Amino acid sequence: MQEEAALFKALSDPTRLRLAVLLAIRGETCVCDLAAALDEPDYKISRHLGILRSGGLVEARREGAWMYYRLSEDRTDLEKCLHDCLRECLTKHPTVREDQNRLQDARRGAKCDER
Amino acid sequence: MQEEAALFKALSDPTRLRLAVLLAIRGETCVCDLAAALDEPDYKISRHLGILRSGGLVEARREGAWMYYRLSEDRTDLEKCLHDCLRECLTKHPTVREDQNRLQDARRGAKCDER
DNA sequence: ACTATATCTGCGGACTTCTGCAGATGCGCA
DNA sequence: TGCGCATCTGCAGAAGTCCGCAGATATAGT
Repeated sequence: MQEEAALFKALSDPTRLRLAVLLAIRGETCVCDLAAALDEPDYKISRHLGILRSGGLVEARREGAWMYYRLSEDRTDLEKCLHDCLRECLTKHPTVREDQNRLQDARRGAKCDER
Repeated sequence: MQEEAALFKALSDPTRLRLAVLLAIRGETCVCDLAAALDEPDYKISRHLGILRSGGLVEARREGAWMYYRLSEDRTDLEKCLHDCLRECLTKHPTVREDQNRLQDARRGAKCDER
């Protein structure tokens, strides 16, 4: 049960919840874009992504200087259920909308390619 | 977003998660039964129920010396989604099954009435 | 090799969480 | 009023969390 609780704990911080929802909406995204979206310092974003990662919720891929994070495939019913929570219940949250807008603006004239 | 994260935080402790699942399965249950189910001291159960309660996840009703706790009605999509997680993903967890068995045994010859 | 950008990490401090114990409170009954 | 049972709560210690800062590491380009 420890493991199941750990999943909830991973999502129990506002910063991590925002990150997880953004990744659920947008798919693979790099740290600098996420930092711009949340308007938080990059070391903070990096730290929280690390926590999500060690909890098995996200995976990372390096591409040059950039690290792209994405939600990992759900391997249990609970993970699937939680992903649904992110996608279906939280995407319309005002904070998430603001995060998306900031990200949108940041992406104009950004250096990290595509998506 | 703070509030949404708080819901996850409420469920981020193994003891609280077990309690929440049991309440999701059985409905209203008194503290002594829950303590027997989890095989934990009553003050610990009481404390965690208090935390779930102040997070709005459960409600309580006093009946004589006993306090009956139940999951509260879901008032947001997220709460509904999380309740589904409890009911659909966690009820078959081995730990929960053990909790249910212990509760079953404890209920034979119990003083707190019904259910 | 040197620089610039992107990302990560060690440290210290403030704060919160969880736990066990002991005692308080609430309720029903004699 | 006094007893017994169910439940709650104050306290203190151990452990964990979150943060900002400063510096480390990784990569690409010159």
